[in-house]
Amino acid sequence: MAKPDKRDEIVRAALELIAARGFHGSPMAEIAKRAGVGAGTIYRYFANKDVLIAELYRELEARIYPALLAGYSTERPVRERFLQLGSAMLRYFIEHPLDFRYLEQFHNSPYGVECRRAKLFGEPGKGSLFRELFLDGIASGEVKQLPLPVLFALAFGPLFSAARDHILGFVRFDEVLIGQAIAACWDGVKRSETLPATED
Amino acid sequence: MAKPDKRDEIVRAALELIAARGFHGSPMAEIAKRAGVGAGTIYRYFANKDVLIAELYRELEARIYPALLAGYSTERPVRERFLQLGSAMLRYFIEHPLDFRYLEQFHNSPYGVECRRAKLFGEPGKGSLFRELFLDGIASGEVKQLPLPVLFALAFGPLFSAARDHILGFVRFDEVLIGQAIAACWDGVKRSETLPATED
DNA sequence: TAAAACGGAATGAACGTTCATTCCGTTTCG
DNA sequence: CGAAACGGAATGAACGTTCATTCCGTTTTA
Repeated sequence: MAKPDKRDEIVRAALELIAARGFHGSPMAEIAKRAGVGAGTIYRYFANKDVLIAELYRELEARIYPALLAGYSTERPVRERFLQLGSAMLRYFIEHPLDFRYLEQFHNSPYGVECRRAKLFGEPGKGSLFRELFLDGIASGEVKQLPLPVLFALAFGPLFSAARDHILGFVRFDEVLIGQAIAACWDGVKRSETLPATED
Repeated sequence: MAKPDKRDEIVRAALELIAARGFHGSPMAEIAKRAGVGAGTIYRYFANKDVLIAELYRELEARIYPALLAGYSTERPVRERFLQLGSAMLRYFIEHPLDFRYLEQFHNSPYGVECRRAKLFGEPGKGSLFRELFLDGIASGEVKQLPLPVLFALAFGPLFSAARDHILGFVRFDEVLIGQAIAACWDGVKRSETLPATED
């Protein structure tokens, strides 16, 4: 069932424009022009702008997920898994700046809040890769005993910040620097050797 | 002195509305209504909306800066300074959620980029507290030898992310957790394995 | 040829900004 | 001293623009 490629063109155009200028700097008319379709055509594929925005987010997630999972195995040690996932994520963002800029916009919109809540508290399965990883790490004593949101902040905060700085040209990440940065994130997350014993 | 308090009312109303609904969800007419002034009155104090937004940012910065510096001394060891500044910042954000939400909006706007560039590369002096701290730390071997933007990412990334999660109710920070979170940030920033000198 | 897809002008709502007018405290005049 | 004149702060209706969405005539498809 070959879906009409107009839809793809609309999605691509929306990604490009919104990544560059934000939701409010991307009128439907301009998305249509860039996609090479009429303004009304968009509404044959998406009920309204909000739906287009949400659907585009879902498509990006579906693209990123496989990139993260390439060569990933829950059998490996926690530290190794963390370094692999983190590096893959930072690498993906750096290689796909449009995707990253879009995700950033999205996360800072009202939608983003719901999305984050789902990531933190949602059912196991989808998107909970890091959650399982952290829970494993806490259980094995390799990761600090902190609330999940704090661990997420320690891991993703620097990651997003670093990706933004790279895309804005404030710093240039190569493979070496990616490794160093993710290793530093791990230093923040991992239980320090000198930590006094805590009762269980 | 005795500046007209209309200006203050406008600034307060703008902060409240924008923190809650973002720049685009805060029409001038509504800011005026909330401030108890006419729509036109705003333009007696601010040339246009952009100026209002920028000025409000500057006012917030001026409020936060003193809170960070309370009891701060460049004479103390790097680690101690980091923990103090970081804790003060996180504490301030948690105690002033409106300020934080506004800053977040601002940083994710085109303005924010210029602002960040200034923080990273600007002249010494204003706002470069953390930059000097990191440079000191690198020089003394206490902090990882990474590009400044990466160190900023490691320190501020988690901090902002944590503050957001607290405000959104995903986690509850108390003094203990603040200390643990900032200590974890330090773990990410501090040079790990090889210690050329030991400080207490 | 009938139906579905399409294009882009039309529509109406929402917004930032302007400006003719009102309001009010101060100064000047008789 | 009281009243009239003054001036700038304040006002909010009105304006022009921008935008998401709709509508309908045209083109493509089956």
